[in-house]
Amino acid sequence: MNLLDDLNPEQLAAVTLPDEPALILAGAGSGKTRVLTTRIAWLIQNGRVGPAGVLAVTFTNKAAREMLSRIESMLPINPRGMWIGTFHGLCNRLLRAHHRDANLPPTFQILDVQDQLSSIKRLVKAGNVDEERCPPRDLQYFINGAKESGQRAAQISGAGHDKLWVELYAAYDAQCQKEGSVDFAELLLRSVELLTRHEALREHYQHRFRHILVDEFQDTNTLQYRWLKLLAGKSGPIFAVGDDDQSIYRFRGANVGNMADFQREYNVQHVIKLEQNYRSHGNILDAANQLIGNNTRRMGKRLWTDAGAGEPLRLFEAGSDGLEAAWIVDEVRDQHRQGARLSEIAILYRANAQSRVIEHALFNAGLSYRVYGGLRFFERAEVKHALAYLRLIANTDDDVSFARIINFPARGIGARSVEQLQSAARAAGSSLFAAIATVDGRAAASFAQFAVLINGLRENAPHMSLSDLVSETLERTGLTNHYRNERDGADRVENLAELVNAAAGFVVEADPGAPAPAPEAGPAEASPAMVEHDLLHAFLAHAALEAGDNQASQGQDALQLMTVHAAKGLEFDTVFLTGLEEGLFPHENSLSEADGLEEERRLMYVAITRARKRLNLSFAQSRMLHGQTRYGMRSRFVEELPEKSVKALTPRLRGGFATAAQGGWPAMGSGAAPRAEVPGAAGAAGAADTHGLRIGQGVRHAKFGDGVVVRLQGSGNDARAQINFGSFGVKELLLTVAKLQPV
DNA sequence: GGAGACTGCGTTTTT
DNA sequence: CGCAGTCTCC
Repeated sequence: MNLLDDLNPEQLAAVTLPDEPALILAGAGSGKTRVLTTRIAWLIQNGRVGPAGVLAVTFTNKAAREMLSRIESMLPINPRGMWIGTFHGLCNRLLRAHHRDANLPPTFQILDVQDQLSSIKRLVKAGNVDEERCPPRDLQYFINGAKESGQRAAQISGAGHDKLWVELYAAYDAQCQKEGSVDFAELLLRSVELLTRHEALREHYQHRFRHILVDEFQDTNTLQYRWLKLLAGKSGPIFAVGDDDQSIYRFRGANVGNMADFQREYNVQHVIKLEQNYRSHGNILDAANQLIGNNTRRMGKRLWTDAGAGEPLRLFEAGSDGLEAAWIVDEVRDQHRQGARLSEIAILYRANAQSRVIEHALFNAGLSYRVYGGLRFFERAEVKHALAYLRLIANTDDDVSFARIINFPARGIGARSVEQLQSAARAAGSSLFAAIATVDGRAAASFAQFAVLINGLRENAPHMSLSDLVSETLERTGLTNHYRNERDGADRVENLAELVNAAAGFVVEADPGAPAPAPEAGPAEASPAMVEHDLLHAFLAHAALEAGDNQASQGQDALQLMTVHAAKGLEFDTVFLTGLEEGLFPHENSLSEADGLEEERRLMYVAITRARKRLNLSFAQSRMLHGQTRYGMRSRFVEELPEKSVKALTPRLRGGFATAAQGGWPAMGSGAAPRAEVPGAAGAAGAADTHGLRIGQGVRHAKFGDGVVVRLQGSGNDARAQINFGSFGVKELLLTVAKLQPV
């Protein structure tokens, strides 16, 4: 079968573009991955490029794997010569190959978010910095933000309060350098600096990579785009695939502007729009199109389908979040009875906190479900402890790991002793591990014993298989025993056993990429801190870069619960989109940010376009959030859907509502919090003079439009009501004055 | 050193 | 409300 069979004209055009910079605007469900992979296969099949000349980059390991396996199925070649991976994975590869030029030890460790935070905490403590003035989390955010915009501490002009932060940024980098560790943003920045500085290397790769393909281009940040440009060179053929309407990661640095910049900087001649959707029925697409049409800054795109209109969207108004969940349970049961697989049904929500109520209802109904998001395998505490031991074995300079396990399992080394060790290390300019020999406090013996333990493992390590080394480490450090003796430790013991399995099954993919011009630096001296065990080093990098699955109870047919963000790129026959309330979706916090509402709308667009056949929308009059019951109005996004595509399952209890673009769902906690009555029950304060109003009732105000009664208090001339006017916020009105009409 | 009380906080998240 | 992180006391 020909590669190009069954492609539509636009897909075909994209796949067979000449070797020029190109931008593909690929709408949801338009066959984006297919175009990307077929493009690569076509280029190779037609001899336009060899596998080694291809670089394809994605954001997630999952997407990279998917791409690889699809290419494998299309071509009878071993795709290992290609550089296909995540930005971070490819940077890791680059830096390992050129560690000397990048000024890194050959076995540098990768810090994940937690590691980075504890590293920063250590730094802040050591520097006697007031943690109030400099919360480690904020500093972490600051450092990552700076790195992602390509700035080193020296390049930031820090004045006043910022000065301390900039200093700490510099100190953090120095600490990482000393310990031989690299955080996620550093992988990118270091690579960019390497390529910028090292002309021969840059030219080597620019010559090598004849085709650079980028997935989800709208999600790239400034630094990632710079990285691409360095590898591509002036005219390099970058094949960028993206969808500005699905840009939902601005909050973590993604810059949609890269699409326009790319178009301009490379004078892109070919912008191809993929607008035919192969996923959803017409009503669903109509809803998506109409909704996203409310955004102003778009590149412009309109999805269409050959499929029929299908069923209308269904809209359900629930009295409370609990009732919303109960409705979902009923609907799911119906569908299940009619033969739908649970795994083809997704329940989506804006924020993770919303899942609890739904989980509760599903659990009681005996419906199996799987929640995405949450701790993943390599992020679990017990696994991280085990990895910390392995990392210390691999490299005794790794202070992050040292600090994590020096007293875990407990071996009588308290905080004071560790502090002593830390100042000793600082004074000597050595690692914590090396400083052990210099301390003579009361914990000296414990420290020495720890050193013996680690050194013993280090001596044996080079002669052991990886899995033997892991299991030996787990036993000799007492880690497994520690959890065996813990009441609820069974799961953790199991995870540790799983780690041994993972080690046993770990094979390093040899790096076939012709690595680079000969380095000009002197001989690489292996630091005595490093243990020789290539597989171990590769395994540790793998663990950091690929955190593994969440709780994968795969194989079982289960409902899929996740945030809308997590659902991006996925599709389901049936989707329940829940919590469509002002303040929640769009989220109140987004309204104060520039472009915040539009990003929320894009998020809604992503949510809608996940559904193939059935899309159920729901919202609740009241919702328990942060321990308080909040009364919300239905989301403006519901109003933005085409009426003819939406079927309301519940009578409209309240009239239309205010559409002002400002305001939101102000925290009602300020002042008096409404009590948690069920809407429709009698008013709150016992003696309240209600003027015929009830909590949860809809009312209309001349100026503020429609709202919901949130609280009633006082009586006589002092009778007041708090009313949530959606985008106008919550107002407290005197009932003797305000002209309120029930609706 | 560790269990239990106490405080504060609470979008979205991959690598 | 539910949690994570900190503090206190044994």
